[in-house]
Amino acid sequence: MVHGLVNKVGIEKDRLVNNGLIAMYCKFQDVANARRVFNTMVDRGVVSWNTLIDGLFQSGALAEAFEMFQEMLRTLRPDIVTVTIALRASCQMKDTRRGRSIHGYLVRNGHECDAIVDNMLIHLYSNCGNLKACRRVFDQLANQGPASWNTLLIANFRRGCFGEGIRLFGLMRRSLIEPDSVTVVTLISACTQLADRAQGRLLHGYAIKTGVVRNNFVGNALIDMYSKCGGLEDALREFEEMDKRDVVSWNSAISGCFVGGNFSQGLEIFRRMNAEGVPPDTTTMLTVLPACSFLAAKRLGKSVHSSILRTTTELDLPVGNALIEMYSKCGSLGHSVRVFDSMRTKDVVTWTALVSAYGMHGLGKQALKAFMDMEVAGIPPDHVTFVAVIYACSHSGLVEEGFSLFNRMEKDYKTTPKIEHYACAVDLLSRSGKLPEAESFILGMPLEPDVGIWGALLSSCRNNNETKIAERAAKRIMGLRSDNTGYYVLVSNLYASAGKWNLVGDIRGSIKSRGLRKDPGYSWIEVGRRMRVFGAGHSVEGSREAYQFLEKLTVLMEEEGYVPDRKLVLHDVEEDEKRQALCGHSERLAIAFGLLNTKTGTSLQVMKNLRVCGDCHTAIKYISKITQRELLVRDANRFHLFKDGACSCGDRW
DNA sequence: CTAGGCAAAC
Repeated sequence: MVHGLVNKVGIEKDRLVNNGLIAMYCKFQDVANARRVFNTMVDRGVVSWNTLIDGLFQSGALAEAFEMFQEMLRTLRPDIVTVTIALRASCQMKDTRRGRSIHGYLVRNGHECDAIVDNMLIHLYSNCGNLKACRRVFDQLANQGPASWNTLLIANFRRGCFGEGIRLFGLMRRSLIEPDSVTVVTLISACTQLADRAQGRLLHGYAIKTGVVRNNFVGNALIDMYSKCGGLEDALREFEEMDKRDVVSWNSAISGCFVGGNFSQGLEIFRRMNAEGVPPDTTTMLTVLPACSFLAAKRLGKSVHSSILRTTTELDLPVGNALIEMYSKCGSLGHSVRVFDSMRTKDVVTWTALVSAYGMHGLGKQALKAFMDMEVAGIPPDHVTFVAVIYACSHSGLVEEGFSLFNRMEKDYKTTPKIEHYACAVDLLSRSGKLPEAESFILGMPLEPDVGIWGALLSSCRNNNETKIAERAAKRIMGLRSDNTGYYVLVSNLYASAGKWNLVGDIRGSIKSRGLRKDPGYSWIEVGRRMRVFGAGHSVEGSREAYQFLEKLTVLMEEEGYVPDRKLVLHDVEEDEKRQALCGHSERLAIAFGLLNTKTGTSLQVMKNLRVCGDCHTAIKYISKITQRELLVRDANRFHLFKDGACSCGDRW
């Protein structure tokens, strides 16, 4: 309308008016009209060129923009604004070549000194990791301000040169330049990376003394530093003391809780954030959704999903990917597929999430189909995709299909198998009972087998009563002296079932003497909008009733033919574990609790942090038959759907 | 009438 008015009034030849029109169209990303105005102009000035070139950059027409820039150089002398625009674009594209040539142009043409341009130059060389060039530019500056020092420090820290960074900070203090809030933030984040809480605390004191604590960047960096250096309490104190929390403060506090495993605390802060009306951003979603996945908190995940739908028009790619994973880990494969179908752009992560979703739910054929569809869609699989698809085959007994994929990784996909892929292959063979094949495969593999490899073999031996191979695997595991106690438990269970109690004792002693602790097993279930946790160290009201109910149930199960496998129950590594054995493994307690506290016929969903043991797997099959309930159990690897006495995993648990 | 630096969360 205004553009039309310009013509009507007869000022369409005015340079300033036309510059204004170009700027306006650029702001609306309407490059075509901006160009049209530019082309009709008879007396273009530097501003006209600058405005259009920047508009092209901002709308992503990079090649066109640089072309225009070259044309401008042939037409008239650029000013410092032109230089800034071109330099920023080169920085963003990490195009050092172009940046260098602009740098050279600046030197040759003797442009006025400009602190911001100087800083962009340091940043340019920092981007390509050229610390020497950074230092050279810095040393030649007419005046080194705080920002130049900061950029130089950051360049060093980003390259991991902490010693040099700290040395430079020493030089900065001896110069007359006072550190500012950016300096403090930079140093705090270096402490975070170095996990140096003591140094971070000193900087906290310094920030208070100089008053920069009130800067949100500083406060947020402190939250991050404390929570990642094992000081969640300090982190949350800082969070509570801030007077104007922004979305990053909230996100930092929430993720700070999650990294240490404090899920309920983190979710409580997320609830407060919503209650206070702070709009969550993409980062909030990418922090909360994985926590929902871990906890299988479907209700919360769904509410996050609906708030995403309410606030955004198009689903962000990483958020969509996180939603697929969330739904599959919450047991809602259907929702995963629906989110997948709704996504307009899909990347390798999207497809891998789908493959892994099918795999977790025991649908190997569907996982393979997704893998092939991915190829048709022109998205090449990566390392993670192969883990997902081979695991999917492994859990569905598709040995040949899985193995042929493993063999084709190198040949057809130019992806060199890593140790985790060899572990998948071992799992594939041994899970279907091909134990001698699995063992010779390990002995012939080109990489040094690690505990994961031998562990995959050993855990399958136990299911197949294959003691000879099991003992060899056990010896290897003990020889590798891993810090992961899960493997020692496997070995200990093997010796216990063979009655070799002295060896069991040895393992227990070695775990203790090395200061390791066994991961306690626990299970959880959501009943009546509340999560209940069962297992050592968790006492829940109602667990006594659950235990009593379980006893009655066991009688019925035995009438149906259930024979408890005492071997598997009674010889665990720690005392609390024995107690747990006596009152039933945590997943059984959680199921019993769910049965008691829900209406007849409703299906239950139970989560466990470790793998379900063989005896529980058998027991739950009986429970599903006797009570005529569908029991969906998520263990560390996958879902088991127990229904009328059978499990969806086909006993490849 | 045009442009711009260094810093925190996934």
